[in-house]
Amino acid sequence: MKSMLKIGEFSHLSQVTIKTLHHYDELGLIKPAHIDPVTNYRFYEVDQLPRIHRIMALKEMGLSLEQIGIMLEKELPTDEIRGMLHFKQAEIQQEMREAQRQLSLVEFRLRMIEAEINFPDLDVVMKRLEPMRFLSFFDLPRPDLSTEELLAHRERVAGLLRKAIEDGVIQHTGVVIDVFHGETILSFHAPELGEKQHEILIGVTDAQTSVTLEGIGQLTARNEPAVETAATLFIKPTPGDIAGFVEQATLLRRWAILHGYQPHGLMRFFHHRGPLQSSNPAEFVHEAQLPVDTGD
Amino acid sequence: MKSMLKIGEFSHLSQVTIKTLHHYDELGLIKPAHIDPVTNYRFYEVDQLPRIHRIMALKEMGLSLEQIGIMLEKELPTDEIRGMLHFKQAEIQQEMREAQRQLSLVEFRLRMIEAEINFPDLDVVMKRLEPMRFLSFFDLPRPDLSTEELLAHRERVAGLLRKAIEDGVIQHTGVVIDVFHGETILSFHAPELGEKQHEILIGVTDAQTSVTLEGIGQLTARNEPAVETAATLFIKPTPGDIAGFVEQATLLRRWAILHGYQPHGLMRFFHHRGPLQSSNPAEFVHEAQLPVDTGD
DNA sequence: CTTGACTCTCCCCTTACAGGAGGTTGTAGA
DNA sequence: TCTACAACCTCCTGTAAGGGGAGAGTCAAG
Repeated sequence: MKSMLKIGEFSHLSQVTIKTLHHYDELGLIKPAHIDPVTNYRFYEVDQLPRIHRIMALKEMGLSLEQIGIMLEKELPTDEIRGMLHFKQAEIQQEMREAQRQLSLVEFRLRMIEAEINFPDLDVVMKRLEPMRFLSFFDLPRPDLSTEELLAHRERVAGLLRKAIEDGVIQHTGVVIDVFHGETILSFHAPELGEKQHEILIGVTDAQTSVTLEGIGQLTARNEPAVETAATLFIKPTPGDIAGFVEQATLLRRWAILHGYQPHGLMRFFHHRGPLQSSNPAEFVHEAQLPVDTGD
Repeated sequence: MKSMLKIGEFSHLSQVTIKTLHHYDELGLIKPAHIDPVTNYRFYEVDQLPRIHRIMALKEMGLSLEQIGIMLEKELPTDEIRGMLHFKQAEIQQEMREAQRQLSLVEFRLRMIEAEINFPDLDVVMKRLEPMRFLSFFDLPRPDLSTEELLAHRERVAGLLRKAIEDGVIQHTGVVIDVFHGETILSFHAPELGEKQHEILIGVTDAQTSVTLEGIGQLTARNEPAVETAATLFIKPTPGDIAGFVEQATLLRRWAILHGYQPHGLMRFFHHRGPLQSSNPAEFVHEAQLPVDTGD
C-alpha cells in the first residue's frame, strides 16, 4: 500500500510550490518516483520527503541549486561537504562586509542630507589608476603669490606647455595632473610652505624622456605605478571659488577615512578638461583622486 | 572646442565598461551627447562625467538602476531622496540579518560535522501549519506501560480508529498528529507523569463534531489555528530506536533556540505515513514540528 | 591599401523560479 | 450521464545587470 502523492499533495506536505517542484524535476534535483506515461502526471512518494526537506534546508543556507545537487549526489565524502560549507561561510562573511559598506555609504548620504550640507557633487567612486608615464615639474616660482599673480602665472605656463606640445617636444597623452605637496589641500596657497609645493604631471608616451623648456625649467620623466584611489569630480571650480574647492577636497579625505580607507599618498587633481583643453574656466572639469590602501 | 569622447575614452575615464554604457544608454540612464547618424558611434562629453560618476556612487550603495533613474530625473525633492535612502537602509539591514541567519545555519552544520554527530536527517525547515480541525483524545490508559504493552496498546487503538474511519464515523482528512504533553520529549515514557501526557489528533473535516468510540472514549473536536514551526523529518524510527528518536527531537529543540526561535507550545509529531496508512513500521515517515515564535 | 584597433547591432546566457496561455484529466454533484 | 470546476500538463515569457561572442562596419597609421 504505497501511498503515491500527486504533486499538489506533495507540495502541500513539503511546503514547496508546484512550480518549484517542476523546476527541480527539470534540473534533476528531485524526480517523481513515478510519472504516468499517459497523462504525464507526476507522482511522489512519502519517502521522497526527506530529500526535498534536505534541499530546502540547504537552500536556506544560501547554497545554489547546483551546489545542492553536488552535495546530494553520490554520498559525497565529509571532507568535501565541509569544504563547501567553509567556502560558503567565507562567501556569506564577504557579503556581510559588502552590506556593511553599502550601509555606511547610505548613512553617510543621509547624514549629509540631515546636516543640510549641500555637496550634490560629492559622488565618491573607487577608481584604479593605471600605471602611466609623466613629465613632472614644480611650477610655483614663489610661495607668496597673490591670486592674480597665481592666475597669470598659470596662464603663462599653460601657454608654454601648449606650444611645446604643438612643437612635438612633449608627446602628450592628454592627461594632466596636479599634485599638492603639503599636509592637506588646505596648504594650497599658504605662503609659509616651501617653493616646491605644487607639482604638475603631464602624461606622456613611454618613449618620452626628460626635457627642459625655456621659461619653465626641467621636466623630469618618471613612471607612476598603478594605484587605487577614492575619486570625486569637481565641476567648474572657478578661481574665485577656491573655498568650495578646498572644502570638497577636505570632505573627500574625510569620506575615505570614514569608510575605512587609509589615505596613502598625496591627493591628485586630474584635469578632464583644464587649461590645456579649454580657455574657458567655466567649462573646466577636474577630478580629485586620493590614493588609498584598500586592504586587499 | 568641445571635446567629444568616443565610448572607449569615456569608458576609460569613468572606469565603466562599454557594455555597461550601452546598457545605460538603452535604459536611458545616460545617453551620449551625440550619436553619429551615419555610423551610430556614440560620442560623450566630459560634461557627462559627473552624471556617470553619480550613477556609480548610487550603485555602490546597492540601489537598483531603476531607483537611480528616479533619483536622477527631475530634481527630486530632498524629502523623497531621504525617503528612498531610509528605505534602502532598512533593506540592507534586513539583508544583513538574513546573511547572519544563513551564517548561523552553516556554522551549525559545520559544528555538527566537526563533532562527528551524525544526524544526516536533521534538516530543519521552517513550516507554516495551516489551521485545521481535529478530533483529540488522550490515549495512554496508564503511565507505567512497558514497551511491549505500549506497542500492543497502540496497535489496538490504530485498529479501532481505522474501523471508525471505514465506517464513516470519523471523516478523516488523512492527517494524524501526536502531541506530547510534558516538559520535553524526554518525558515520553516517564512513569511519574500523569495520565494525560500523550494526545492524539486526528485531522477531520470542518463538519465533524465530537464522538465517542467504544474502547477509546470521547474524541473532542476542536479547531487549531495556524502556527509557525521548525520541522524535521523522522525516518523509520522503529520502536527499538526510541533513543535516537528522542535525541533527534531534543536536537530540534536545541536547534530552534540556537537560531533565535522561541519554542512556543508543545512539539507535535505529524505522521506522513504511520500506523493508519501502513502496517510496516519500516516504512513509517514522521515529522517533528516545534511551534515557535518567529518574532514577525 | 592594408592591418589592427574600435565600434556597431543582434542574440544568447546567467538564477530560481513566477505568471499565464491553452489544453487535458480527475472528481463530485445534478 | 452530463457538466462544472479543480488540478495538472507543457511551453513561453520575464526578471537584474550586464558578459560573451558573432558578424559587420569604421577609423587611424604605416
